[in-house]
Amino acid sequence: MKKKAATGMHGDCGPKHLAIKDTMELLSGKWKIQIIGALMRNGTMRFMDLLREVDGIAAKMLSKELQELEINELVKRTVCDTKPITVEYEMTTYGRTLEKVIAELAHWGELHRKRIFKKSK
Amino acid sequence: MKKKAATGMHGDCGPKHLAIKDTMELLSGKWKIQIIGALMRNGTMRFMDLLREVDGIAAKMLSKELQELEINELVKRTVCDTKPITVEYEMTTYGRTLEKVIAELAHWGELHRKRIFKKSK
DNA sequence: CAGGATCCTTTACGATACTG
DNA sequence: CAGTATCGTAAAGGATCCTG
Repeated sequence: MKKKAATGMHGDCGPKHLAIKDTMELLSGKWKIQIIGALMRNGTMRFMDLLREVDGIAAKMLSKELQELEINELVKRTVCDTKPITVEYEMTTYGRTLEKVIAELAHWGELHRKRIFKKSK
Repeated sequence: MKKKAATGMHGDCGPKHLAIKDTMELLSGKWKIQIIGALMRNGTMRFMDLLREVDGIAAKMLSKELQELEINELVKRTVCDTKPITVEYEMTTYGRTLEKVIAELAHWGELHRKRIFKKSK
């Protein structure tokens, strides 16, 4: 079964709402943002490097998430012709356009933490 | 069991990453953004109004999502003393600070749709 | 090394019925 | 009207083993 990029083409026409949903689905889940973050900080990384840096992730998950990111052209996958082959991943320039979005998420999140912490004492 | 606002205090200190996660968790799921969108567009709405406007949502879900939004101070809940009681919901001014974040999500999502559609023909 | 296959657990979500 | 309770399904995520 062929996989497709995230662009939910359901008949109903909520205009902006679908675009938001696309972005959210791309970034949702337990690992996507951590993987993107690691790649943005470190540049090119091998599968193993990611497996170590992303903390608790299992190989299966990492593999699956990277495929999604690749399909959506956020990440470039390069197979290196070494003895046991290695694979390198890096953000595409397109993928880096997410930086603004993520920065906004981080900024609001920090405000929110401050606000909620203050209330709880 | 008392519910708490979304501020994942796990021991590990990924600094920005936790803030991002908070924001994502708050907006994730099938309904949150649609509910927020409806309230932002329409101002004050009763439970029933939301039930109709948010399309396929079930009362249980709507109720649960609204509670989360209320706990995080994004939405204000007001019980009206009518015959069968009614309840009104509206965005708090704090909740409206999400507008920028959501706008960013929408903007990037639209770029992404154009990009992915173009490739598929 | 990079990942696919299999199996299992957990969480999200949904349908229906009921109450103040 | 505005929910809560109960139950059931589907999807996300995790553990382990296997292969080129």
